[in-house]
Amino acid sequence: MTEPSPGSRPTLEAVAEHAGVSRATASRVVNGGDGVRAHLVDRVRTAIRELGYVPNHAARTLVTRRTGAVAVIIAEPEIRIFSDPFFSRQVRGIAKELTAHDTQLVLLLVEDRGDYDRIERYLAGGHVDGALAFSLHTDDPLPAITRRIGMPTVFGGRPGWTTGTGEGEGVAYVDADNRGGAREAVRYLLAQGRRRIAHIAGPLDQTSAADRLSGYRDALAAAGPELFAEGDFTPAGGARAMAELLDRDAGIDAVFAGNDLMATGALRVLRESGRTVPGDVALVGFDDAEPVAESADPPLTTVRQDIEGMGRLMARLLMGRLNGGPDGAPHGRTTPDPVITATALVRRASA
Amino acid sequence: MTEPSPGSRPTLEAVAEHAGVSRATASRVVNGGDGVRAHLVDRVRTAIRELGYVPNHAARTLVTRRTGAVAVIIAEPEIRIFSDPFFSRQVRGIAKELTAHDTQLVLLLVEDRGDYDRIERYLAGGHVDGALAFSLHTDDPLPAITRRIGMPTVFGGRPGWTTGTGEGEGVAYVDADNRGGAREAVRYLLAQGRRRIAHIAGPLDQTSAADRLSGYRDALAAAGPELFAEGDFTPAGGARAMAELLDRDAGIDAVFAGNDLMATGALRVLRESGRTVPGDVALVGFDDAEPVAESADPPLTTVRQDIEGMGRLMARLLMGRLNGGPDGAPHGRTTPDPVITATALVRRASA
DNA sequence: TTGTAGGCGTTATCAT
DNA sequence: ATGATAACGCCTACAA
Repeated sequence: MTEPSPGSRPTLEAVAEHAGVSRATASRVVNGGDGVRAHLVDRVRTAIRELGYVPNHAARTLVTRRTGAVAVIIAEPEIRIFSDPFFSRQVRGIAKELTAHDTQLVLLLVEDRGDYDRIERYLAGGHVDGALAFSLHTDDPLPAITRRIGMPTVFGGRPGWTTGTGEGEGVAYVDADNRGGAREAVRYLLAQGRRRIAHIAGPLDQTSAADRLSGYRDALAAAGPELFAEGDFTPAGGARAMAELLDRDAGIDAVFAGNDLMATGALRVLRESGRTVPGDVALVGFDDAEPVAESADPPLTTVRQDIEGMGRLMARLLMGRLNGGPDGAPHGRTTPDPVITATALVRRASA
Repeated sequence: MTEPSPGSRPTLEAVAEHAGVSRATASRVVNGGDGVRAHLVDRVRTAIRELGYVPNHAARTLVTRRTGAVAVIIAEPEIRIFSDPFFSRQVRGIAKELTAHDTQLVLLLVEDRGDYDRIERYLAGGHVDGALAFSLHTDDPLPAITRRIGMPTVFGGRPGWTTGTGEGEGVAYVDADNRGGAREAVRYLLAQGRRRIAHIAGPLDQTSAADRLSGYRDALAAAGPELFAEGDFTPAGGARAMAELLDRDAGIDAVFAGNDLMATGALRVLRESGRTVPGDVALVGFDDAEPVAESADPPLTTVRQDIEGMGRLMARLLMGRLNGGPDGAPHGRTTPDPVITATALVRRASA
């Protein structure tokens, strides 16, 4: 049980000495061993094993200027992170892809506005090579920050700047086809013969919510007047919005909810009001959230988006910028490349 | 819009020159400014601001041997991380506490057995000052790893070693009073006059599941023969276990489920079998999981544990070892301090 | 193919 | 109170 003398781990110097070579040769072996005679490679490898050598990260970063780590920034002060599977799914996708690239994930949670200072310092401090951020709200300061300090960043979801300012230059992001998916959902309801279709929107300061509302409007344009209430992506918010809508028009025969969580809230209110689903009112959600949609009663017809896939894509895009990238330009000053992923309507029992 | 020359950020050297002082003085100011004349402090501060200086993390770590970061290791290969709010809650608690200590959180997800190598390298590479790990299974290699490389670590949930080996020396962990909570739940059911009480256990290779089973047995000891089936902490697993139990004994009049998610699965099966809850069968869960327990139909009576609080506690314990700790002993070779947090029965409608 | 030596940006020790 | 200067552990020209 030879514990490596606690506190001070062996250095490359020690390995070199142990193997009877120079630091340079030892270093070469550690980094792949190209151009070193097999003979010596073996000796060094053995030394590494015997000493339990592990390269010191800080020292390596100091000279290579690469940390091998990426920040994942979740800008969601609300309780949503707990209850909405969306986040864990996306993080999971990101984690998988990063691991495949031997890159570490540093999680940065934004609680309140003041945290942005801390985050800017962190990002600028060279802790990470790049950043991944999602769940941004309108006028979120993050895009400006990453741009100012020249940190390669990929956003999850279309960032929502106040339109007009030319800020959106060359911003990379991955988003689902929120508008198209919403359109499909509403068209489906229309095709079923529904005529009084209401929409429960998410918080409209998030582009995903705004885009789904746009899709709803697209599809409804010809077919009738719009009718929607704003929720907050939670079941409780969905319930509130549903009650409000029923209040405004008792003749609603279909509802398109901005996400599955709000749909479950709507479901409860609908049932409590004595209406059947989908008999009296058809209901379509959005997300195809993991246990939620399938285990709802009745199971939700919903617009599926491949959340984990989006996470993976975000990571892949970022890795591309960091490594191969068109050039090593620190700004990632390359062509803007939003990537929009397809959605698909999943038919279950609620519509 | 003077972008700081992209790629190369200003160094302490630049700040010193700009302020007309030495690097040493500049450094002192950066680190609080004790023992530097106010006069110079100002000059340096101004230089820092004007240049947009941010200390280089790698360089600092190299000399201080402190990273200001902590690893959070989630050893859960299954899909659970998605659907079980448990994880996000605990991470949230941890994140809050770490932020308060100006410490970063590095998330390490364990997907399969092979990942442990990667994690050991990461931990040994000096990326982090300490580690937080939870959701360990029996014979998880993690405790051995962190001990071997001398990494201060706090576990979430009692680590489950094969009993007998003297491994559990001085291990710090935070856990809910699983056994006591389970005991209370079952006693409550007995007090309600229930006589045929079944238990749906979690995966018994996790100590939380095993401890809850023990609590069930404690309470039941005198009152009747035990009857339990093993689930997997998911709704589907709960449903399967419930069906199996009903199959074995149709006269069950109460069920204590190892967590709320399994309770919802049991609820479905119970309803499908024509039984009412709590009329025919009383049901108690565990966790008081955020939307799950309250929004179940009927809302679940359950054993509450303060998950976020446990997360905060874990982080606080670790910070204690890293900073003030009895001494700076790299091993944290101090008294073992498991901390067991209380649980509380929350009465709702299901029992 | 291998070794020598310089430097990455900080902190910390020692004079001054 | 301030300023040289030596580490910290590693990579990488460059020289041999």
